[in-house]
Amino acid sequence: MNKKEIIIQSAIKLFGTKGFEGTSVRDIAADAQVNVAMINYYFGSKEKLFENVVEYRASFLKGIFVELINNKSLTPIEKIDIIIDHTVERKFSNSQFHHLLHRELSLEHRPQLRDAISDILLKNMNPVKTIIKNGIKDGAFQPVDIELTLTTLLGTIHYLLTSDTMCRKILGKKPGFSPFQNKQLKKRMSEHVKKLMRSHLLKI
Amino acid sequence: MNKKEIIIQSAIKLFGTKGFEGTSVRDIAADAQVNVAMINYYFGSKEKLFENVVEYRASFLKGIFVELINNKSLTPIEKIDIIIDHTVERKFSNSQFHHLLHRELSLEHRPQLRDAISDILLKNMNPVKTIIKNGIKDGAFQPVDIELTLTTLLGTIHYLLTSDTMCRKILGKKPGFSPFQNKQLKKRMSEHVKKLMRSHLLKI
DNA sequence: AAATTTCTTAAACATTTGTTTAGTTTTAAA
DNA sequence: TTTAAAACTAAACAAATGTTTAAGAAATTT
Repeated sequence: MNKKEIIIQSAIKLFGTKGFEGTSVRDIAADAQVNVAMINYYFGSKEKLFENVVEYRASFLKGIFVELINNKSLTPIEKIDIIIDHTVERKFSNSQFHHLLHRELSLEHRPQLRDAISDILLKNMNPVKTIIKNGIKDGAFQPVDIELTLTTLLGTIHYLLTSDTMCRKILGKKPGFSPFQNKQLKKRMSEHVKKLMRSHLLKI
Repeated sequence: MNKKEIIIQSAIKLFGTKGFEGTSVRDIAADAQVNVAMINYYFGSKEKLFENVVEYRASFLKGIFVELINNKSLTPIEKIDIIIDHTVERKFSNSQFHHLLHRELSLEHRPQLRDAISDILLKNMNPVKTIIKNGIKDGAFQPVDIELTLTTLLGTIHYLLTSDTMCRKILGKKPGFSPFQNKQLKKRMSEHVKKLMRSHLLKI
C-alpha cells in the first residue's frame, strides 16, 4: 500500500469518526504517519482528499444489483431477499463510511460533493426500483409505493447503525455490546427486513 | 424573544445546516446580530451552547406518547396510526434539528452529549415499544421484532429526509421540488408507513 | 441620586487551521 | 555517472478559531 492509499485509509477512519470539519489535516498526517505537506502534495487540498475518499470507496460498491434485474431463475421476492442480505452486509461492514456519506449529505455546504454522494447512493437504488416495478407488473407484488418501500429498506438498516450507543439503547443491550460486525444482529436485521418486505410486497 | 433565545435559534439553524464544527461562534453571532463575546457570556463556551440547544429543543418533544399506552378507546393499530402521524409531522417540521442530533450521534467525540441525545430520542421510543408489546400480548398484533419494527418506523421517515437533494433524487423529482414542509409528501409518507405497519403487524 | 449589578462592546489573546515555500533526499532515466 | 524528475521534510505563512479582557453603557437596587 503506497502513501497515497495510506492517507486515504486514515482519512476514511478519521472523517468517519470525527467528521470532515472535525478532522484536521495534521490529524490525518499523524495517523498515516506522513508529513502534513504530503496531503497537499498528493491531493491538492483537504477537500480534494475528501473527494478522493468518496471516489475510492464508491468504486467498490458499483452496480451490484444490475444483473439481478433480468435474472429469470429467481422470483422477485428472492431477488429482494438477496438485495436485503447484500445491503445489510454492506452497511454493517462499512458503517463508518456510510455515516460519513450521510453526514455530509445532511450538510448544506459543498453542494457538488452532495450531488456526488447522492449519485453514488442512488446508483444502487435504481436497479432495486426496477425489480420492484417489474414485480408489480408481473403481478407478484402488490402495487406499493416503490420509492418509499426502498426508503424503508435502506432506512431501517441505516437507522439502527446511527451509532453504537444508540443501537445499544434501542435494543436494550448492555454497554459492552458492540453492534457493528455482530453476526447475530446482522441475521436479526436481515430476517426482520425480509419478513417486513414479504408482508408488504407479496399478495395475500 | 431575549438575546439568549435569539442566539439559540441561530445556533439551531447554523449547527443544523453546517454542523457543529462547521459553524464558528462568529457565524452564530453574525446571524443573531449580537457581539461574539455574548455567546461566551451567556453560555460559557461553544460546546455549552450546543448542550443548551439540545436541551431547549428536547423540552418540546417530551413524552408525547405516554398517555396513549393506557388509552382504552383506541385499538392498537389506531394508536400506531397516531404515532406515525405525529412522527411524520415532527420529523418533517424539524428536519434540521433531527439531522443535527443524528449527525452528532454518529460522531465519536463528545460522548456525554451523545448519551444525552440518544436519551432524548429514546424517550419517545419506549412508549411505542410498550404499545406494540401490548398489542402482541392482546393478540391484535403478530409476534414481530419490536425493536426493529420501531427502527423501521423511524428509519423510513428519517432516511427520506437525509437531504433535500437526496430526497428529490429518490423520488425522481425536479430540482425545484422542496420536500420539507411539503404537505403532499407528508401525506404520502404517512400512508406508506401506515400501510407497511398494517401488513406487518396485523394478523391476516 | 448613588451604588451596584447586568449587559454589551471592541480589541486582543493564544491556538489551530489549511496551505505554501524552499530546500533536501530518493528514485529512475539517459 | 550525470541529470532530471519525484518524493519528502521542516519551517513559515496568513487566516480563522474559541475565548478573555478591560472598559463602558444600561438597568436595577439601595
